[in-house]
Amino acid sequence: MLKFSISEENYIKSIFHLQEMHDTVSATMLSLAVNTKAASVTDMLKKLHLKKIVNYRPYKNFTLTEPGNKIALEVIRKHRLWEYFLVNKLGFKWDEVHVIAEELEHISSTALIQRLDDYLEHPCFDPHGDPIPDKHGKIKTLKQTNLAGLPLKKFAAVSYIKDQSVQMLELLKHYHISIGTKLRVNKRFVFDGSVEIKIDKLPVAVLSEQVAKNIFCIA
Amino acid sequence: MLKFSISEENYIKSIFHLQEMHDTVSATMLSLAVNTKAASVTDMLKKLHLKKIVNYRPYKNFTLTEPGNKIALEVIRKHRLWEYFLVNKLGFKWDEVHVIAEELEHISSTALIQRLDDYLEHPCFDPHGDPIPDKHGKIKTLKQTNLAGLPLKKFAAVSYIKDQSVQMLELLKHYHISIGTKLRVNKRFVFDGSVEIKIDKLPVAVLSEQVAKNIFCIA
DNA sequence: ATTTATTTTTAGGTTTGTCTAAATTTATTT
DNA sequence: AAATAAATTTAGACAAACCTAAAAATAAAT
Repeated sequence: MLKFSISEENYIKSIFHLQEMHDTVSATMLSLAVNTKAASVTDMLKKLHLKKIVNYRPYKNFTLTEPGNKIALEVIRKHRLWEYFLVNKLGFKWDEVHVIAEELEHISSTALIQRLDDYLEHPCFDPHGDPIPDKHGKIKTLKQTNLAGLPLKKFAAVSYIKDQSVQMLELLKHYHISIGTKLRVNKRFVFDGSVEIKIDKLPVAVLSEQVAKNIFCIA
Repeated sequence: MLKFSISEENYIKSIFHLQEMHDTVSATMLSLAVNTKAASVTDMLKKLHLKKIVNYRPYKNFTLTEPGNKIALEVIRKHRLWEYFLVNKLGFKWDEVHVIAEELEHISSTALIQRLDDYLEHPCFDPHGDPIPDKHGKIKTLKQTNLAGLPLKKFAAVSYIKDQSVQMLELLKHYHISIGTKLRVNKRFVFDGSVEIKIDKLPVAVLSEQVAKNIFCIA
């Protein structure tokens, strides 16, 4: 099994994430994601191409090869398992763990991640609601719907927040919304797309369409 | 607070360990410990000298400065806390964890190590019996005696194995001796320094002086 | 279809941490 | 005390991963 440097792993992981949204990845996009200059991306692409990790032709957009995908999923699995550990065992808050997991995801021992997975009892979702790939790279995708598309009057559990900015977190805190919160949509106003929601004992609240589109639930 | 690279941390840690045995450290000793050539050690010493981590004059043996000591203890603390975690939470065997902890010890977050320490309930000794420095770098040294010096007929608990080679581990396994094993020395033969020991329900056994000197206990 | 703008690549340089081989210093022997 | 041996340092190189600035290719706009 080939070994990859921390830099290589970060590039591979970032390409994977960018592919989720854009299908195909450009050098500039990637340079922003890994926080380097476009020239450095070219250097790395040539190296990853030699190692058959990316499908790459000069001046063209690129994608991961099958082996590349596999490596990305392994790194993402490690990242999310560690996040789960940090929150559910060490008591971190879900918005504190990303940076730490960025380091832990590069610890190489497979025995370690295997045992950690056992210890955590094979969780399928990390504290942000993102799915954790299993040891074969399989990810459990259950259909999440945002508040703009959720059927009325039916209770659902918040599973994922798309925009995870500080501003959004502040707003969610104010409305007592977090991963796992059970709520239902009472009414949806066609005029501006805003939704009225109800959480257990709290008074009803109204969220703008912009916010509603960022809050995902599973029914 | 200054940041140090993984290489720097490894050099600092190794100097600390070598100082425990030799007071003063030579370039060759260090080069063996960090698995590089003497010339590389010189390069690193110059860098660490600039950062006021080592007391170093060209061609002379060297030691850590006070700040250097502090950093070494932080790395060692992390290493041993992770080893404790790997054995007592993830179920690794004590001879499997060193390599993994060599990677984990370089994770930088102090909040992480603080929380890990809380989670493990502030252990004072790692699975090998080595003391874990507390957050201020204090290490609990309780007087350990090897089997060659232990008073006769008094039960004691094995706390530390000096020679941790595979050969020694094999021998210990055969005699059912591990960290925590309760035993007493029945008799000591002056002729060759060998000792007769008794462990709970097992038959008495005789260990050579060479072995006895490597097994440490606390009464 | 040219021109202009954007993106990507090349060329050459820097830093970190390593190396080998030669030179220098310290230690050991005779 | 001089000669030899051992340890340490210097000098010059290399690989990885980054950079800047200029050149080349592609995309967009007139």
